[in-house]
Amino acid sequence: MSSKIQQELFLLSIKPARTRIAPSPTGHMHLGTARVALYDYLLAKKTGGQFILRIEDTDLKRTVPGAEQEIMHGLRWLGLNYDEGPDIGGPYGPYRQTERREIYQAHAKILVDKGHAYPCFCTPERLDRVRKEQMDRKENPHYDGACRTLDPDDAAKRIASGEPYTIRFKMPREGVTIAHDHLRGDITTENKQLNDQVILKTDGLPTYHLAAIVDDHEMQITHVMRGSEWLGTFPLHVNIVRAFGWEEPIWVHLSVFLKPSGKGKMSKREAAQAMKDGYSIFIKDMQDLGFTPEGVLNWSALMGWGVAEDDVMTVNQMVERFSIDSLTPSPAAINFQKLDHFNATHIRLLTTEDLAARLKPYFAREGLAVKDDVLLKIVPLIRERLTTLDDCISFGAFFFKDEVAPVPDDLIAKGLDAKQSAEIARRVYQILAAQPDISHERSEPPMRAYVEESKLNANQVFGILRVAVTGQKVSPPLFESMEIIGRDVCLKRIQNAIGVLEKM
RNA sequence: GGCGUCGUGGCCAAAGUGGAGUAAGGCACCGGGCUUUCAACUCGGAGAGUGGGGGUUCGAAUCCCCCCGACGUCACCA
Repeated sequence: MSSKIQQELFLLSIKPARTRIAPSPTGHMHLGTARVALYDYLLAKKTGGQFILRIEDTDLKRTVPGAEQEIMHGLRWLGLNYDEGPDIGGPYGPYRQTERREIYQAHAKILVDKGHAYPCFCTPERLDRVRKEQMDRKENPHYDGACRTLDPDDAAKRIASGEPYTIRFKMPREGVTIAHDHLRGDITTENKQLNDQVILKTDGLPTYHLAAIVDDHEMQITHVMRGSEWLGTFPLHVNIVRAFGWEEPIWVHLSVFLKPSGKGKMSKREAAQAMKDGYSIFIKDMQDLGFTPEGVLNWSALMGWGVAEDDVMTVNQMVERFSIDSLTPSPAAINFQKLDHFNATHIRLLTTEDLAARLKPYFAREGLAVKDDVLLKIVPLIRERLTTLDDCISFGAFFFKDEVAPVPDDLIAKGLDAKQSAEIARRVYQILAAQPDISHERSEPPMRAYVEESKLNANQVFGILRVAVTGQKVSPPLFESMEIIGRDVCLKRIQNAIGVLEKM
């Protein structure tokens, strides 16, 4: 059998994957969330399955208003559209954990009935005290199991009397737990290292440990991709799944992102510094900073996913090539220069019409009224000069301004003085004024001829003209730009430049 | 501190179950070309012997042991 046929058969045997991104609405949507969502999306699309958004809002104290909206906007901006979620529903809803309270309570009861969990009446104060004592004795802080052996009838009475309680998971005390991670293999933990964690809080809401496990099962999630910060509680989660007698999903613990230096995670300080440099780790900022979803996605995809070659990919190409086997478990330092690279590359891949449409809001933000026909003409001129979309301002704002105000010194050509430069500007004006129109085919030859006869170099002549017409030293190609600006405006701007030079 | 994960040039990374050849490729960097500026494009260059040390083997980035470092985690947070 040829390997090709084998591959086909293999593909046919793949079951559609159901994946989920399960952020908690506690702050700004982070780059790391976006990357996990991307991988989730890629796997779901590749296998013909579903990608789901689930909001993990069981910590009422930390939930921040608007965070959920930010996540949904972020996902949509990136183009990572989910098939099921809080705002669009789906067959396994609700998709917001605070709306699933009864489900968790029922499941906590199942665990208690099966002897895998127990009510705990310890107060936070007692817990603190015990923890402190343990630390004083140089022991590892852990729950001492005071309520683990409570008589069930007594416990029932105390609950009935209204005493506050939590439900704790009863971890095995002996032996080891072997949990299997798809990227890291078997992870073995001695059970005595494990703790009886709270799975249902006094407020009746579950902790992550219960909620995520129950939901992943109820929602038929096949692959759980999450950050490696969950590795510590991985054995707990596996034990909970097994206590229910459920089949485990495929677990994939992804690497974390490190700050650019590679030393530690991004802190508030680094995030602020990045913002100063025109970068961000928050998705909501990306668009403002001029990044494209294509660029951000391609960039983040490659931090933790090893593709051998052709690393510039659209999402569809990523879907084709994606495999959880080629994910890497090691932490990756964020490299914003590479973001620039991918962003610029994807900008160049956009059609003229598409790019024009994306640029418009940035001009508008600057208060510039853009005309669509003009915009369509300048896009080919500035396209390969853009790293971020908002660069269109520095390269193209002068097209839409009534007047430009060159820095006087910039009007003086290299090696010449103001007087000489003014003389050149006057000649340039004459030459251009003599042309019936200012198309670049029309204006360039006589200008070249002038450079030739004047014994000046092209940089000097064109430099003066460039600064006069565009108001800046760096610009898109001169003659093409002048053509778009138009004869009258160009002449007026040159005239103005002559005036400036003569006053120097 | 306990436990866990990770460790290939500055950064991201490739090298099916140890084996062809100078350990791919990309970003960044340096130099040439093109050129009206800046880019883009193009050609070329430098940079690691795979955290360190021991093994096993004819042969190790791939297997074993020890050490080191970084990161994560030890909540009624996720």
